[in-house]
Amino acid sequence: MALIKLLREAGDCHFTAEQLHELAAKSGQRISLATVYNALHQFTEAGLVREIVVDSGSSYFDTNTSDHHHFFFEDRRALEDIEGNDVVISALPEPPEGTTVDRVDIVIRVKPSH
Amino acid sequence: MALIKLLREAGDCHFTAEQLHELAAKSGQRISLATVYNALHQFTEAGLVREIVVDSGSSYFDTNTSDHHHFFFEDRRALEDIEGNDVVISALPEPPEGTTVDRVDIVIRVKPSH
DNA sequence: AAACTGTTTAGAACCATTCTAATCAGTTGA
DNA sequence: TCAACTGATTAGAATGGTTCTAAACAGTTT
Repeated sequence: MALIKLLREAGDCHFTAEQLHELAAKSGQRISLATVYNALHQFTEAGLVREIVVDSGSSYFDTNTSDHHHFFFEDRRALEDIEGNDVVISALPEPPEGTTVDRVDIVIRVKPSH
Repeated sequence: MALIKLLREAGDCHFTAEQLHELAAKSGQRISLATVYNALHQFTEAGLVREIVVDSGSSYFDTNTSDHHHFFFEDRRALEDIEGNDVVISALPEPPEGTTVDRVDIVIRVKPSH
C-alpha cells in the first residue's frame, strides 16, 4: 500500500525495482528490495503497472498502462513515453498458427548525436 | 573460431549463450560459458550477430543481422523472424532533441490461442 | 631458451531476481 | 481472555545469468 501511494504521487513514470526501493527508503519506508519485487509482480498482474523489457540486466516498470510505445536512451538507460499516435503501424503479419497476439512492443533506441 | 564455425553451420537462428554453450559441448568443444559470453560480445561488436532483448532474465542473440523484427512465443520463450516487409510502419516520431535513432525494435508477443 | 608482450581463457565474484521459511495479523473456539 | 489456527506479508538466503580479473597461453625478441 505504501508503494502504491508512492507511485500515485510520482505520476506517470518509468523505474526499476532498485529505484522504487530507493524512493521508498527516502520517504522513510523500511522495506526490503525483495518485497519491492514481490509487490511489483502483484501490481503487474493486477494491471496497475506494466513491465517493459528493454535492457538485459534489469527490468523496467511503467505506471502508464495504456497502449503506447517507448524511446530508450541507450546512454542513460532511461525510458520515455512516445506520445499517443506518433507511431502508426500499417501492416502487421498474421500470428503463427495456434497463437494469438498478446502485445506489440515497439522500442525506438536512441543515442546522443555524435 | 570454433563458435563462428558452429553458428555458420546452424544457419540463421536465435539462441542464448547457454544454448550455444551446450551446442559447443555436443560438438566436442571444451569451452566455458564465460568464454561463450566473451565471444558473443565480440561478435556483436563486429556485427556478426545481433543481441535481442525480449526476456528479462536472459539475452538472446540472432545470427540474422539484417533489419527485421520478431515474434516472441511467451510460453516457450522462443524467437522467430518476421518475414521481410510484413511489418510496415507508416509514421515514426522525431527522436528527442540531441539524439539520433539507433534502431527500432518491434516484438510481437504471442501466446497459445486460449 | 629466458624474458617480454599481447591475446585468450575460465574460475570466481557480482548482482538482479526469486524462493522459502519465518513473522505477523486477524479470526475462531474454549 | 487468550491459546490455537489460518492465510497474508515479509525479507534473508539462495539462485543463476552475466561480467571481471587474474592466470595460462602463444608468439616474438634478445
